[in-house]
Amino acid sequence: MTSPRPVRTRFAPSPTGYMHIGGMRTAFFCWLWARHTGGTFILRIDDTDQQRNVSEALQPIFRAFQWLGLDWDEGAEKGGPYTPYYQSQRTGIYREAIDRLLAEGKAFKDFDQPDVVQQDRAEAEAAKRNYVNIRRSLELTPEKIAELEAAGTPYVVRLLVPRDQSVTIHDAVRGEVTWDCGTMPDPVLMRSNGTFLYNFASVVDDAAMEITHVIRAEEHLTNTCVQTLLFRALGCEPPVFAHIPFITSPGSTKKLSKRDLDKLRNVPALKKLFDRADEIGPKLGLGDSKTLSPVMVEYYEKMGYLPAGILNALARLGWSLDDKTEIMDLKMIVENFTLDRIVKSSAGFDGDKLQALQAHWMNVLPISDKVAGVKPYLDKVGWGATDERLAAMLAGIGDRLKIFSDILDYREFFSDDETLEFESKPLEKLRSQAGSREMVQALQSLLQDTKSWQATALDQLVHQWAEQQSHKIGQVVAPLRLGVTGRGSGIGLFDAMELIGQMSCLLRLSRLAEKLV
RNA sequence: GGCCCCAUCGUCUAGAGGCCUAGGACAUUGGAUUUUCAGUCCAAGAACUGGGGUUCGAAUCCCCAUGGGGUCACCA
Repeated sequence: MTSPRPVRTRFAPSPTGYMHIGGMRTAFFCWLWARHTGGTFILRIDDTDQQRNVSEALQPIFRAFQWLGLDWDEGAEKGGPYTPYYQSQRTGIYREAIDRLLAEGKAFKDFDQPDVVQQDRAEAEAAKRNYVNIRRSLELTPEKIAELEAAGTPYVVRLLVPRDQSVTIHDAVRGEVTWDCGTMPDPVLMRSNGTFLYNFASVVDDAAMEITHVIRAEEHLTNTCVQTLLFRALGCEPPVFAHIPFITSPGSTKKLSKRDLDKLRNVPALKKLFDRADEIGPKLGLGDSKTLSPVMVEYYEKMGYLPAGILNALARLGWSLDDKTEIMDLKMIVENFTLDRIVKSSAGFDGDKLQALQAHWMNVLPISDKVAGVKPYLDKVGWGATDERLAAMLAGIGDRLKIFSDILDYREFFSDDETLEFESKPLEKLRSQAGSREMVQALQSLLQDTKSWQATALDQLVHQWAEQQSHKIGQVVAPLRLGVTGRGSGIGLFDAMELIGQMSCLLRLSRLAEKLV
């Protein structure tokens, strides 16, 4: 059931002040389908009912698209042949459509006030009967209607649901879905204050903008019946619908929601992401996991993820290429993305898998890009280094750097020798071992005399010395590492020493020796 | 509750009647390698919700049950 028209997809967010990761996945699928088919991707803003500052609430949304590199061909901030792309600016178009439906008898003015409707509904419920509108206003004579209107009686406009019909759609992911219209209330199209409802505005816009494929989350599946009726009433062919599965919290089938942060943070597959935000968020002036949580796209940008990693993970949530391929760059995803390979069941958002994909893309990133990526984090905490030094550092860090902000774990390369702290655990361990002070001092004098301060030479020097003294290398390395880096683990020790430099290493070792009295 | 959707390892998924003693990835566990960590390599454990059909043959088709989810607004 593909349309012969060139593909046009749209994503229509409301100005909520942040971009939800699940919404981003929906947007991504819309974008992918447009790009795969050489079609057009449209960003429309559903701000029909907005009190707040729309422009401000939109910024994080635009930003998320920009960061991920998902561009739109028409829409907000960009314009296009179907302008305006803000629903709040399209009321004239909706008004016109309403008038047409009214004139053609496909919609009606309902003068039943909310309390009456509510009572009808309650009665139906009490009688265990399905509620449908009683349509009293349909019985009104034109004179009576004119009278009511002249008196300023409020009314809503409802679609006159053809109760003898049924609606069948061929959903691109779910297949055939059918509804019986006989049990369906007449949906409100226009409120008594003259504003329009989402279901209506959305259909009018999709029709006007010649959208060919509506790709959206499964929660809208039920809306599709009304919307299809609306397309028909408007005399338009409905687009192809594709209802994609929810993104859920892993292990549950509940929608991933910003409201359940407290529950989410205890989900094992998500815990690390939350913890990381709590750990480094404050250092970077980003707040903590309450304000910057993994359900927001912003989290990933601020924490230093790569668009390639996020996009790869998003693509695998409810879609797969085949039985083996996991690692895919954007080009490959675009080339292979089809609607028929979208999965029907909900997809749990697994932070571990995301992390693994991210680690892969970080690992294949050229050093120069890593240098650039890491710099903003260093700037924020006031740590500095030349590009050259950073490059050497990052080469040494290698695949330990999973996200850019991980650079903050390597304070040994930025810290003053005088203030470098020694981790208490390895320090205590060393204290408990006899002769560790002597060992540190011996190492200090060994390192004092060497002229070639370079990783391979140091490696050789220390190994030879250890052998001479019949120490096991591990016994030597542990205190040395603690002395120069202040930590019990880290990058290759001799690489670290080269980076830190002879003077600093010696100074740090003597500070450690003092602590081992 | 009505209507609608969904149902394979802990998680993401492959699977469109025989290639399935169900494949891959993440995670987990064990081993190897390494000065630590990370990584890499090897290995292990781990699933078709249940019951009826249809068929020579069913994870795959049909029905029922069960479970989960969505939706029933003058929200989007």
